[in-house]
Amino acid sequence: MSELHAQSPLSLKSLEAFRAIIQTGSATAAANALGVTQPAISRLLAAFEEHVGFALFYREKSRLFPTDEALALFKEVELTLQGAERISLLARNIFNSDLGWLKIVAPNSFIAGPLADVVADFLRQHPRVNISLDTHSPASAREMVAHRSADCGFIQLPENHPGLRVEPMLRSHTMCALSPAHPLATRSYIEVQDLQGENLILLGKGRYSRLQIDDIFRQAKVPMKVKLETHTVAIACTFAKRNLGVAIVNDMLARQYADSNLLLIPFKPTLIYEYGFITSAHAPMSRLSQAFFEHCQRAFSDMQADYLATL
Amino acid sequence: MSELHAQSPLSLKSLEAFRAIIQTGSATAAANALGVTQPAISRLLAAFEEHVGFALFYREKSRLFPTDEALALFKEVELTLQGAERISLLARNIFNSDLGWLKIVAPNSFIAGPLADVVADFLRQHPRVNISLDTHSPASAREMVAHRSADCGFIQLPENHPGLRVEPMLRSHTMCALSPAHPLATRSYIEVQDLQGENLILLGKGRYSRLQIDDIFRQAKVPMKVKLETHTVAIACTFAKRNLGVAIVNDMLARQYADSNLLLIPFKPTLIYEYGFITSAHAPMSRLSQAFFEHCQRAFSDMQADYLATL
DNA sequence: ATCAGTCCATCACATTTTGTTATTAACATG
DNA sequence: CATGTTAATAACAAAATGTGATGGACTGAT
Repeated sequence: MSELHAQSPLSLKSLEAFRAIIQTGSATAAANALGVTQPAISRLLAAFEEHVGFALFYREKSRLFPTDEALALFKEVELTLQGAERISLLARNIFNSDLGWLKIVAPNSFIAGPLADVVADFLRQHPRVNISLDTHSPASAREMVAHRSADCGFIQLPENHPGLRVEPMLRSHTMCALSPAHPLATRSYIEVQDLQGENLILLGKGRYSRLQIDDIFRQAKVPMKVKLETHTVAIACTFAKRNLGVAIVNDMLARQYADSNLLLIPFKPTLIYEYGFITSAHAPMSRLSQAFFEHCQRAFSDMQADYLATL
Repeated sequence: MSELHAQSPLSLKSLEAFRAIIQTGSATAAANALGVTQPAISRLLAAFEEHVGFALFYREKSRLFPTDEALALFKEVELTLQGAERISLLARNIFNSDLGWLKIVAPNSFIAGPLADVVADFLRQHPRVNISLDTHSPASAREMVAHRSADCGFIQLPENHPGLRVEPMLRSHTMCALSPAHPLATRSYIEVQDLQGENLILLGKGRYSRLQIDDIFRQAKVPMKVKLETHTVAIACTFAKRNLGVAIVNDMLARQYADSNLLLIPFKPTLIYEYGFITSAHAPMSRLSQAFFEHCQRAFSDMQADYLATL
């Protein structure tokens, strides 16, 4: 029983050689199969025999014949080698971002609007990827992404949280959403002054974009008559459609609600909404986040081009 | 996607290093766990990262933090390493002959007699070994063992089949088995001449041992009155017990049937039955056959010593 | 019987992998 | 700011793995 102690370390190459010899029936054939020379196989086999502590083949007539012991080991060896191959395969899938779980946070309106198709496309292109897509307050979204409770997210710019890496993604203009029955419905654009005395439907109280709007009214010395305050574009549009007032909204987010009952008319002065893609600054993006990021860049840059063409 | 092509070959050591880093949380600890130095771990990890084509840890604050990708790979890696460990374990079991399937052929009476306890002991000592134990004609037993349809066997000597390796195992004397009611039952031994006119129960027609008996009668010029001819010791004894005649039997095989209704009395001249252990001469014994052979040598040599003591 | 061909083991040597020690840079802690 | 920890790297030693050359054992065809 002392032979067993002189255990030469096990190596994958020995296992591959062993398998190839069993499968091909000879060391020479195994060498060809593995793309090495026959002496290499002889030695790998010798190493494996030393590891297990007993002969795996008996040599007769200048041939190798597997012993019963070798055949008993063969199954196990094959399983292990297949395992090793699965590692490579899985690595390849991960490399191609074909596999994984991506947690994204984004504002509700952004998900319902421009992100929907982008995510759907991404899922189609990476069938084995799973995505969770949630909405949180901008504050918690920031934190979740920063300390990696979520992989990435979208947020309205500007954003300067120190723990976040921010990539601008999408810009769109501010529009007035109103019913065709509204007196301003015939305008080709609407200025701040035009909104004097009008019922306003506004959203995002406290958000940067809202502050900008407030600012513009203040500078133009136009008093704001905020009839309805809400937090989603969908709701703002719903009420505008019912002619409750003029909603001031992000063009990209509101477009899907425009129809014969809801017009979108440019607001002057031009006011930009910008969304950025955020990931944690503490760690490099995971491959999957990276793939999603690049997908979004392509998709949103196309979307942006289409958008500018409509202006 | 080109990075993937520069695939450095996968090695078990890389996988072990990777697992150890994940499990211990640092390269230094992994190095201790594996009994190597930290730079070795760093390099094995770098090699594995090169193999998979992407980073498995992000380096921050002089520490290693596994990426999501690394955690996704970890399971698979662990399975494979466990597979490798199973190979070594299985090899060890095979080495210790703790595992396997042993096909033995032996004459029925030999199985029922001396072999029974020996095999039972062997099975107790090697709980995961399976045995098949079959009886065939001596001719087919020889052939089966020679071309390895069976791993080993027992056969009456002499045996000189060129394809067989023969090891003498067990010798015993020839006895007369008879009922206590038989006139010869009081003898301390029985000679050929004493059997003149007696009803004989003989077995193994055509076998070497039978020829020897025939020979002895011929040389002594004692006519044989064969009342019953059969092929197992058990049957011969059954009839002797019923006082149908005197059975001439192998002591070792008949002992188990001796009781108050059946006496075993030495036959003169002394006539030896010898059994040998046979394996194929074309291949070395498998480890399991070897272990069984050695077990039999020990067991039968004890048995032989006990036997000689009773004479 | 001889000859060419095949197979495996072994030798001598080149290359690659894996290990070492020593050192450095980045960071944490008191 | 000194001190200790961590990981990466360089320079080198040892071991594993590769190569071609060669020889012995065997096969099969002359």
